[in-house]
Amino acid sequence: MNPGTTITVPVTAYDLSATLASGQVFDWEQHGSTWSGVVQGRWVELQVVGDAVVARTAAPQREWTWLTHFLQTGVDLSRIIASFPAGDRHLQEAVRTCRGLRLLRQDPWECLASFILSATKQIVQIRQIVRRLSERYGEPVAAGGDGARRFSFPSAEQIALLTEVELRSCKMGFRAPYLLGAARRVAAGNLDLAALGRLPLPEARAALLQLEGVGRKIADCVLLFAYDFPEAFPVDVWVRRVLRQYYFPNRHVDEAGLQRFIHRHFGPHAGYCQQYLFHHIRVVNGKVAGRTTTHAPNRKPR
DNA sequence: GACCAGGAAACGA
DNA sequence: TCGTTTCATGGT
Repeated sequence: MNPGTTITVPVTAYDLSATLASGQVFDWEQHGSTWSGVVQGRWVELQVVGDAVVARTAAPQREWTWLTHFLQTGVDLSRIIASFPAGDRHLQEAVRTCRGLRLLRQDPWECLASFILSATKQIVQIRQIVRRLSERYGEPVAAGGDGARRFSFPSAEQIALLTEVELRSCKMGFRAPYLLGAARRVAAGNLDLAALGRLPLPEARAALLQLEGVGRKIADCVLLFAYDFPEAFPVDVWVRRVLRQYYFPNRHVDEAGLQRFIHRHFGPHAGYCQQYLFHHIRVVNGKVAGRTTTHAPNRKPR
């Protein structure tokens, strides 16, 4: 058996399960306390041991910045949480529930494509679509251990060569033409994803919004999960629901008012606040393993 | 079997 | 400008 190589990355307060199961990424597998997935074409298995993340790859590695960048292990989480609005008891409750939850830094294309596929889909279904797409049209990746075959997420160039029918065979439905259109624009060089990171937030967002099938929510997911835009704040149905419930009980707020509140209230790391709120709701509703084990039905919180 | 999902676009008033 | 409908699919 090829032992590959391992590295131990010192980091405090890193909850791999919360992070990898919080709806940022969709193709990670848990077996016991370890998680495995593909980062930049490399299979990797992760485990938290004490105050460190231990990583094992199938192939020897010359350097590991591809992984530390993805995991954002250099980020001082306590400093970020200290920037959260102190008097916000809802957010503080979420911080207690989800301690160690982190934001990852994903590949922009994989992130954009994944969230184009996420529209009105449950996270379990997004996982299935992403998995099918990778298995059929991605590149096989040497994986360690369990003998399971893994595949990289297909590049924009790979997807741009496919047909809408082929994409629909991955069960993505009406999202197929959106994904195909985005892939073709990126592959043709009409949208430079690497350059977006050098723009101010509003301009980067505007560039993403030009894509068919990409609205404010999906654009903000990409800006937050794939770039250094910590104030991006994706508002999905669940987050909108709790924002109204927590901060505007029995009071009408339109979308613009909600956005103004978000910008004013949550501060420089609003995106982190959002991820804590989002994951907290999912834990409370039994969507994902957390400190409490509930089996709440699939209905909205009161 | 109804309801809904990490939405967005097209449509109608 | 704002509410409503449509889109495809499957988990619960």
